[in-house]
Amino acid sequence: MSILNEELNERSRHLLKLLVERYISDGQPVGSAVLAREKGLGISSATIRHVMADLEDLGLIHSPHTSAGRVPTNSGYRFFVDSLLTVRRPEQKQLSELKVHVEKERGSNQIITSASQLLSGITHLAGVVSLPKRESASFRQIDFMPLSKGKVLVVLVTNDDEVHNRVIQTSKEFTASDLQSAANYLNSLFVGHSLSQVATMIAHEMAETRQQMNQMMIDAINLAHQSVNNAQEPEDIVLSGATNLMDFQELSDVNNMRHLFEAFSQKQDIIQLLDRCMNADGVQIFIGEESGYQPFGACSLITAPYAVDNQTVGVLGVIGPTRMPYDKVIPLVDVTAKVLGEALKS
Amino acid sequence: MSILNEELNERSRHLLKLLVERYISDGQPVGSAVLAREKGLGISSATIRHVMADLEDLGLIHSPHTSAGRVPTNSGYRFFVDSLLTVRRPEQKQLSELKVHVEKERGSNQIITSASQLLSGITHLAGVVSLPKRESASFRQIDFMPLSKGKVLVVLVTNDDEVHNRVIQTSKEFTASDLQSAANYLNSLFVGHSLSQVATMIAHEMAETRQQMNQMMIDAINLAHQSVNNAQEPEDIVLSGATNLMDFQELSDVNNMRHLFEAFSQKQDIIQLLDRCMNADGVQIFIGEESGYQPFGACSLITAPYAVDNQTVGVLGVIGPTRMPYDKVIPLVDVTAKVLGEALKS
DNA sequence: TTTTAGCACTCTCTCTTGTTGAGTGCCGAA
DNA sequence: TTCGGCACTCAACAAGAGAGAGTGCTAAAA
Repeated sequence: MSILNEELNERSRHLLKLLVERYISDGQPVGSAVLAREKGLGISSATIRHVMADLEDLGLIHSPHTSAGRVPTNSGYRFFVDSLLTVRRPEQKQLSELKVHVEKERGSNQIITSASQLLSGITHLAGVVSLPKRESASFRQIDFMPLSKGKVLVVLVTNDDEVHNRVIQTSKEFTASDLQSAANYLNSLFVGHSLSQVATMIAHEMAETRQQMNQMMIDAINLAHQSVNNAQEPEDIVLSGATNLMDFQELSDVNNMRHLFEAFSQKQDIIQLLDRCMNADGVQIFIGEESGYQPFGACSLITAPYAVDNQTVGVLGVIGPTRMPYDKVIPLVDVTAKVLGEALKS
Repeated sequence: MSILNEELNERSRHLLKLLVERYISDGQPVGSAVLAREKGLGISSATIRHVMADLEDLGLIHSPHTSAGRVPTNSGYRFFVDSLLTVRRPEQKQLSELKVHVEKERGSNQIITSASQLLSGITHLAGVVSLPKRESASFRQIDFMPLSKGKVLVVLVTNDDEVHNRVIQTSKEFTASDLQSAANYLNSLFVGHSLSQVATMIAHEMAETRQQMNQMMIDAINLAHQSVNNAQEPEDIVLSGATNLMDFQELSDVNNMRHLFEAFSQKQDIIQLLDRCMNADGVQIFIGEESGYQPFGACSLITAPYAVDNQTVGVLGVIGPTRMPYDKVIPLVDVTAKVLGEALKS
C-alpha cells in the first residue's frame, strides 16, 4: 500500500475518497460527471476521467460495464480504509445510549447479549461478540457431589459468578465426607488463582510425589486434575441481527445468503475467525476475502478485542457488506469494545 | 370438511388427489391435459376441465392466471391431507438409519440435536425439536454451596442426568454444615419424586407448621422453596437446517424470508407454537396461516409430541413450504417422535 | 345427462427491436 | 496539463410479435 501512497498524488487520492464515499452512500456506480459536480472541486469531468483511468489501472476501482461509472474494488476499499478514511467520532447520543443499555444489564451473559444487539441495532448490520475466555476467570470454589456408580459431579465457581458443572468418572468410590475434605483442601490451595494457573499447579503437584502428601491430598489432586484440565468449555459467540444482512442487494444472491446463514448457524468457523483477532491491538478490518473465509467473500468484518482489567478476554465485531459505512462502524466497534470491557469489570 | 367429502364424488376427489400430488412433485401449475395423460384415467381433458371448475368453485384449487393450470389452495392441501393422502411407510433404510444415529448419541441434549438434524437432513426442510419438559424429570439430589454474602449456590440433579444451577439469596447466613444437613434432609424427603410433585410437597410443608419440625427442617424447606419453585428454566428448541428453506422458490421473497429467519433466531414464538402441540395425540399439521403465526404464512408445520415412559415431554416437527411431500414427511415425523422417545428412556 | 371434440380466447413467456441516457475514451485546442 | 467536443458503448426500458399453454364455452355424440 505504501507504493500506492507514493504513486498517487493528492488529487487522485481525494477523488478516490470522494468516489468511495459516494458509492457507500448511494450504492450506485459513480460517474465522472457526478464527481465533477462535487462542491469545491474545480475540475472538469474529462479530467476526472483521466484520473479514474489511472485508478482503474492501479486496481482500485473498476467499471461493471462500459457506461456505468466506477465502483471501488476490494483493494480500493482497503486503501480507502487505510489511508483516506476520516472516522467520525461516535455521536455522543449513541455513546451514552450504548453505555446505559450495556450497563443496566446484570450478569455477564446479559451484558454481552446486549452489546451484540446494540452493535447490530445501531449499524443495521450483524453484530457478534465472543464470550469471554474462561482462562481469565479465577478459581473461587470447587465442590464435589457423589452421584451413582463412582460418578462425581464437580461444581466449579469462578469469580465472575459463573458456575460450571462437569460429571467425572472416578476410579474409586468416595464418600460424601471424603469429597468434602478434598474440596476443602483444593479450595484452600487454589482460591484466587486463575484457572490456567490452577492447571499448572495441578500438573506440578502431580509430578512430584511429595512426602507430606497423604492419601486424601493425592485423591483431591487427582479429582482436581480431571475437573479442571478438561474443563475447557466450548467457546461461543452471541450473534445478533443476522437478518439485517438480507436487506442488502449485494448479498442477496440466494447461494451466497445460504452459505452466510449456514456459517452463522454453525458458528464454529466464525469463532475461529474471531479467535485470530484476539491478539490484535485495536480495531481490525477484513474486507471481502481478506478474512480467508469463503462465505464472507462479499462481506467486511470489523472487529475489536475487549479487555477486562487490561487483559484481553474476547472479541466483538460487526459483519456487513463490503459497502458499509466504515466511517461510522469502525469507531462504534472500537468504543463498544471499551464499554463492554468496562461493564464486565463489575 | 365433511360437507366437501359428501359434495365431491369419487372421481373429483381422485382428480384433486392427482393434481395435488403432481403439483407437489413438479411445482408447476397443473393443466387439464397433463392430468388427462395420467395413466388409467379414461377421461378427456375437457371433462377434467369441468371437474376442475367445480373444484375451483369449492375453493380447493385456483389459477394463478388465465392460462396457467391449477394450483392447490390451502383448503385444497387441507382436504388432501385429511381425506386423500396415502402416507408412505417410512423406508426401512431411513428408519434404521434414524435409529442408529439417534441411539448412538450420549446425553439427552446430544440425542435431541441429532434428531433435529436427521429431520432436516432427510426432508431437506427445517427440523425442530423442543427440549423435554423439566416437569417430567424427577428429583435425584440437591446440594447447597455457600457463596459470599448470604448467597447460596443450589445444585439440583435430576434423574435424566441433568444438572441445574441456581444462585439464591438467603435471609440468613448458613454454614457449610447447616447446608449439608438441610440437603440431606431434603434428599431423603424428595428423592424419586417428580419436580412438580416436589413443588407441591414443599408448598404443603410450608403451609402447616408442624410440631415436630425443628429449625433446620424449616430452613431446609425454605431453601428448597426458593430453589425448586423458581427453577423453571427457559424452554428451548433445537432448530436445524433452517437454511434449507432458502432453496424454495415459493418462500424466496426477501421480506418473507426475513420474517422467517427472525422468527427462527427469536425462538420464543416457535416455542409457544410447539407448546400448543404438546397435548395433541399424534401428528399435527398446520397448513399456511393455520398455525396462526404470521411468518409461517407460506409454510406448513408438521409436529408430533414425543413421550418418555408414556409421558409426553416434548414436541418435534418439520417446517417447510406448503408445497412439501406430506406423504413422506408425516410418517417421518411420526416415527422420529417414537424413536426419540425411545432413545431418551435410557 | 354426461362426455367429448373443437374452437376462440386469454395470458405468460420469450425474443426482437428500437430508443434513451449515462458514461466512457480519445483528440485536438487552449 | 486541462478541457470541451464528439463518437462510441452498453444497460435499461418499452413496445411488439409470436409461440405455447391452458381455459371456458358450445354443440354434437354417447
